[in-house]
Amino acid sequence: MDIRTRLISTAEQLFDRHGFTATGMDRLTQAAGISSRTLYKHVGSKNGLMAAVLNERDRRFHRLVSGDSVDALFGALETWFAEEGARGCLFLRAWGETGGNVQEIAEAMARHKDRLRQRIEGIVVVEIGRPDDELAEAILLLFEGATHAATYRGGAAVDGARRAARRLIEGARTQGLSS
Amino acid sequence: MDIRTRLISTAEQLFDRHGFTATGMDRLTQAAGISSRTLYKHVGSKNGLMAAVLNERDRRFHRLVSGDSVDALFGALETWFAEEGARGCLFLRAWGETGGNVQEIAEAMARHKDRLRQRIEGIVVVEIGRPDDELAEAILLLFEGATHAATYRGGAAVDGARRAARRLIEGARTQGLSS
DNA sequence: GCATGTGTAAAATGATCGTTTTACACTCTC
DNA sequence: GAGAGTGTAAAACGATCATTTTACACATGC
Repeated sequence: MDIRTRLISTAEQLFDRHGFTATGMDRLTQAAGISSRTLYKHVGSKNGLMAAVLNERDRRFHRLVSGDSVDALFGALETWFAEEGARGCLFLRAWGETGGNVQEIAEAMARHKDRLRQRIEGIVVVEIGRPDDELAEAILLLFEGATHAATYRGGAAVDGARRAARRLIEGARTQGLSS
Repeated sequence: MDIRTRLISTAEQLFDRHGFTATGMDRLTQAAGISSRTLYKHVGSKNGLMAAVLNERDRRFHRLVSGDSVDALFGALETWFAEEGARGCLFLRAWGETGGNVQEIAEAMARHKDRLRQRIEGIVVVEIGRPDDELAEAILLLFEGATHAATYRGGAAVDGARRAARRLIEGARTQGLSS
């Protein structure tokens, strides 16, 4: 496995499990099996590593969430949590731990959330045949809610979000027919 | 103002704005205008301070969220964000930064989320005249979603959550009439 | 009038932080 | 076979971390 890939994926695990600030560079280099000199050659700084982790996670996330239905969307979330556990949105956590003051991290967060919103807008069009901002916003909120509520409610959160999304879609469909 | 109250409220602001781990004890004592000796006499440790902040925030939160309707619930959230800004759930953030390994913090988080769930179950009974676990779960998810999505979508997140909750309640009401 | 309690200021504790440096080994390629 | 590139190990950097200690000031109540 490529050295940079290994570094970023072990860093992602440690950051996710123990927090960003709480994870020191010694722990990172030791877990990745590389020297600190190599780490800094590759990512420049700890903030650079954090941003690289987030951008890689964003790619991975959108590879997984590639279906065209709400069932696929929340199914992907369920799979994600089953494999990696649920500890809240890593982008928001990074943003919060850095007080929103680190540009590369704030940008990675904003980019990720923009793409998520676009993904959901696409799903809405497939589900009800037309764009619907209010419905897309609701599904985004349910997705965000499930992501965080799953940390203390487990799989029930994802189930509940999927069911609520289905009901809202059903409502939007019949509303579209009657008007 | 009482010295302990002042300490906890300034600590809450600093933790919320800059993150828990990133906020050092020197900064805390300086901002609160007390010596480090006094701080440790009052809260024992940094983890103790974090737990005290969370428990005080929980009290304040439930004082604000005391209405009996979804409009009151999301109205309270709107007020909260307008006054203090939206940076995600401080309980989940504390839990995440400590890797879930600090007992007093994990307990404060669990207690807060339990109370929130009970609050919402009560609102559901008032709104539709009977308990409804699925509806309560959905509103909890919308609330959690709005709390976090407000960090990057602002007030639109709270609006969207309130509207979606209203639609789900309307659906549950007519369902109750037809069955 | 002397403990007791509660506060301050400031230094010291030892550990850990992110980052850089020094010195050295291996493998390519021209 | 010299030089460039990429890696390691390990020490050093100065700063900052959470916490404790020392020394002192000002109340309170018995």
